[in-house]
Amino acid sequence: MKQDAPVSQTPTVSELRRERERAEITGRIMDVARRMFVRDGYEAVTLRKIARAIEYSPAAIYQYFKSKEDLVKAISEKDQQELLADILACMQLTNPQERLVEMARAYAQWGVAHPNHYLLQLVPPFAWEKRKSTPQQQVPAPILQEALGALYETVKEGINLGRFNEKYKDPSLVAATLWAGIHGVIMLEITMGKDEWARIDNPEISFEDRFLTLKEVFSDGFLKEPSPAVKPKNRGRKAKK
Amino acid sequence: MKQDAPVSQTPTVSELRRERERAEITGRIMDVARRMFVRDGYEAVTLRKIARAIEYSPAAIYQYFKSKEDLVKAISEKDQQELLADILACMQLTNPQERLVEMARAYAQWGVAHPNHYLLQLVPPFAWEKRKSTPQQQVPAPILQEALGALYETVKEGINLGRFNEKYKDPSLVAATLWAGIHGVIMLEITMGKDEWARIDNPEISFEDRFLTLKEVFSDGFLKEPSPAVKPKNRGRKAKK
DNA sequence: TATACAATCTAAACAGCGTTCAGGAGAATA
DNA sequence: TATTCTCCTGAACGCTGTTTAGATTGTATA
Repeated sequence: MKQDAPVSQTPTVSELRRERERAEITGRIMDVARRMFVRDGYEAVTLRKIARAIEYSPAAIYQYFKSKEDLVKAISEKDQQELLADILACMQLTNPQERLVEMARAYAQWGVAHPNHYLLQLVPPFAWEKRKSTPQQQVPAPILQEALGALYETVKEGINLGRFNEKYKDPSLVAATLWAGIHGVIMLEITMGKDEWARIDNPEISFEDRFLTLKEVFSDGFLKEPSPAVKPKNRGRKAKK
Repeated sequence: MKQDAPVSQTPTVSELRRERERAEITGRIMDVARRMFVRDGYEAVTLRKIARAIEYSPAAIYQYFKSKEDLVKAISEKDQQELLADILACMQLTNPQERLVEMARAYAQWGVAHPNHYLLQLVPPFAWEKRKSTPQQQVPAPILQEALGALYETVKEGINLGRFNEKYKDPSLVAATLWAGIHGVIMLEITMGKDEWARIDNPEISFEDRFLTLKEVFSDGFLKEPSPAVKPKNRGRKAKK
């Protein structure tokens, strides 16, 4: 029976210690799992392997995470704080165009540096999440949503400042398209960056090349002709042999 | 003048029949599996379920496919012939720009119409293929490689005809970037097309909108200013203020 | 016709998976 | 001291892909 209400605030000294120990173990599980996950991919991460690594029984993990999916999600979300910080840092730039480029660069760099996390966040809802009978509405990672919001705000600002070609009026649509383009470059790099056939007949092509090409074409396509004074005469763009 | 060789080719009547029956069963397995796969996703396709559907024991399938992965690959490749046909059909168009647009459209339409196959082909090498100790070099789907080749040839032709902005000299790089952009739009639609949050603050945005926006910005960015005679009036607002 | 043969399918099992559950050890509380 | 609570384990459940031994069967050869 419940004897009294003080359940809410009694930070007993031992309660605090327990809470701290719990957080410690939770962190250790996540660290071990993350290392496996990043190195071997989603399929290879096994609760039994994790348990063996932390010298617990498999069942013990269920006291800290309610499922394997839950654990992986927790890892992924934690790591993405870093991405979000990079993106939000770009918001300090006053020039919207410049800000867009830097945001894209931060996003792309994080993506290729954390391919497994990137795939986990962007692809899985469809690909490897077990779909039960209820095709539940997908809840976005708050991080992703916030990053997307920053992109949207920047595009909106650019449009309001008249930097975009007049035919692009809807910041949502422009932001979504920009996102899609960068997403494509990242996905291609992640899933087949190692395959030389994807480079067609120029084995020298790098991720940076593709990113810069996309940046160039998006700039030229989306933005208004720059005021003549600003544009440098950078014609001799290097192309690979 | 050997009228019949000892063992090498004797298309016995019963041998022919067996071969035909074999192909028939192989086809039935693939059909059943495809239906499940398209409806429920990769994870939900179970050899036991397939076996139950064709009224065989699970082990029987191993006489026709050497593994589950093998079966799914066979299905995917077969279906992609259709995509390849659509893309190659575009090669009849003489105008390279127009051809690029139609190829992109065919590719995109196939992708959103066959999301599971699309993901299976583009994402899995990294995502759900079990990686053993040997990180084997990925062998591309011949179909994909051929489609990519067609794209490459078209871009090359366009560059040679002087249709592209001079700063884009490498057809491989241009083709890869075009591909990446379209890939991104498709992936976004497949993995989160149903999620309204991905539409940011305009719930009306459709896949077609994003595709057309990408087409527009790629045209404006990659292609040279069209020859004055061809271009309609649309360029009225060139001078900025 | 009888025999050897090859193909085909099945039942059973194996090792692995995520997950659940009854219970035990030990600390915190009463 | 007695009771409660938290943490952890061993064992099990039901599932997975895959392998193996054996039964069945229809064909080709002696």
